[in-house]
Amino acid sequence: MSWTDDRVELLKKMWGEGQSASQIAKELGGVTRNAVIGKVHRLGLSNRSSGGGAKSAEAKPKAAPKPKAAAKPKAAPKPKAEAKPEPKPEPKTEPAVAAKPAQSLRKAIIPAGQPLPPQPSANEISPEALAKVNEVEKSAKKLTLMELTERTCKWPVGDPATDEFWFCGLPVQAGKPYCEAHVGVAFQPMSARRDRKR
DNA sequence: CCCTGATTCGC
DNA sequence: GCGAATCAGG
Repeated sequence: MSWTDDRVELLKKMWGEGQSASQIAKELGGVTRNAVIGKVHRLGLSNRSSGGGAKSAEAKPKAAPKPKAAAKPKAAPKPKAEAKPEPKPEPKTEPAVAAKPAQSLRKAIIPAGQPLPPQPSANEISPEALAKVNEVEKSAKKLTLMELTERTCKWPVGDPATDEFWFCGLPVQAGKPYCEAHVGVAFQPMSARRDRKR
């Protein structure tokens, strides 16, 4: 496949929309995400931020050459001095209430005797995020506590005192404890991103 | 492990 | 110009 004008256009469009390279590649077909990224760079639109301000120039010493043609010794000096005494704290707790529908959210249920925490005025989770969560819960893997791994979403669903309780279990993304959808409601950015900078 | 983009360099 | 291999990071 070659980069026809057509395909380049689509590439630009999708990249501009913030689509990931892999998704673009998938859409285009016949190319890998590497090809897409390579093209993006060649087109000079690697950086999605506009050139308004000076970008924090990163020092790229990259002193390590890559002699692949010559040889591939792969010395791999791995000290591996890592003994991580991880107490493994249990997953965060609080978020369960956030998963409720927006309506319930509005007037959060206050357990008797529990003082109402300072009502955060900005306590609105984007409806989109909530919808996302609802969808996700339908396809959740419904894992039990023991089935949770390092890369399964640890978002609790349901009441632990019931048999209607499970963990989301969907694949997490980046080191986070939750899947994409649940990350969205777990912690609020602080203000919904309303502006589409472009 | 999954994913992301960034860079290099033989072709 | 192209993109696989690799790097670097979440």
